[in-house]
Amino acid sequence: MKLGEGVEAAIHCAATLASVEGNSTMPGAALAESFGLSPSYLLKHLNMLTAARILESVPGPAGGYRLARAAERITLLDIVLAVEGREPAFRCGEIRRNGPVKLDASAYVKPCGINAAMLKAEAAYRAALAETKLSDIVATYAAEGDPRSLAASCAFVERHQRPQKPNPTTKV
Amino acid sequence: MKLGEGVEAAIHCAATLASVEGNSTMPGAALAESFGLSPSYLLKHLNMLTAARILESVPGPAGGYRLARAAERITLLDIVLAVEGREPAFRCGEIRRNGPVKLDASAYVKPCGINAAMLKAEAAYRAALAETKLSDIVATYAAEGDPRSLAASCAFVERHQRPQKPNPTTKV
DNA sequence: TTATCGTGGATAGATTTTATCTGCAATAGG
DNA sequence: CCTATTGCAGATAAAATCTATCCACGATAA
Ligand code: FES
Ligand code: FES
Repeated sequence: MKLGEGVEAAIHCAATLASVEGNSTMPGAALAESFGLSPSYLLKHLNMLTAARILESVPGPAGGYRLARAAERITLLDIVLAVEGREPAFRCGEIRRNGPVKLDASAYVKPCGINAAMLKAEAAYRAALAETKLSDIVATYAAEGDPRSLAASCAFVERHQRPQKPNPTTKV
Repeated sequence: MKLGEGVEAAIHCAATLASVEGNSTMPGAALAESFGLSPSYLLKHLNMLTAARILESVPGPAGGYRLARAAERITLLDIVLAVEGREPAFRCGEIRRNGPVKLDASAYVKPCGINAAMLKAEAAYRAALAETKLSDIVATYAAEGDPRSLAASCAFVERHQRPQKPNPTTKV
């Protein structure tokens, strides 16, 4: 059981974007530089977030990414599912049917208890992720983060964010 | 986020082994046949279960596998961790340090809030898995499973289990 | 017009998963 | 003792996935 490392990048980027003011945007290249990531590859993940309506993108010079809705309405589950896909981690191959004894399909109408137990555990995982909002992450960071790191992050955002015309296309 | 398909095989095999009587054993080849799996590959997973002290193995003819302890004392978490490894699914690469601004390591003594949130969710996942015992799986199957499937499973176990000498080496 | 930025596809290398095979040690049964 | 069966460790390879890069394209601000 392993999560791609894109999850860490995606959440950190979303948290950074939560700090940009108003409808300003931040280029993907700046986000990649902010975390020492490969720009080309990070764009893939940012793109998935955009497709999931978690981020909005603005093309053209002075364009970039911004949150598609308020940080209070974005959960870690949203981000994880957007990057890792919505399918459950446990995939039942119905191996109970593959034995030497061939039974009619009607014998397997009830879902396998093992599958049910695994999916129930995964539901608990997702529920825990859904409880944490992006705004919580930002608030915790602002409250407990090291002042030096905090100042550096603020300066970085200030330096790279690009104001946009008051053009609320899909605004909250 | 994906679990290897060995997890499904391992849990099903453990559930089957929970039905063998006393200290009898069942060969790995029979377990593989029971679920239509590759014998060579299934042995890898059974071996991990043995290394984790969830199963016991008996070499020699009439040998095989059996549970190392009562099914009531084996949880799904035990099996999943044995097969998939004990490391958390979310692996923090400390990308917060990789930005353009180089800060002293003392700025990162506190763990990243994102990492903490992800690990907390994973703890909930593991807790849910730890709540389900192998005996629960067997009991549910016996209560709700299709009678035909139930009979076939019993017959299969009856046919392949091999009694062992009363030699309780690592018995409960 | 130009330079910047996001999008999508193609591509390739690295890593992990899945699967098979072989030789070896253990041991029950003859 | 001999043989057949079984688990175990390691090498190996095929397949799938993850990671990373590149380029052509459309959009757009200046
Ligand atoms: S058949 Fe897939 S979990 Fe039981
Ligand atoms: S640095 Fe790894 S999760 Fe924040």
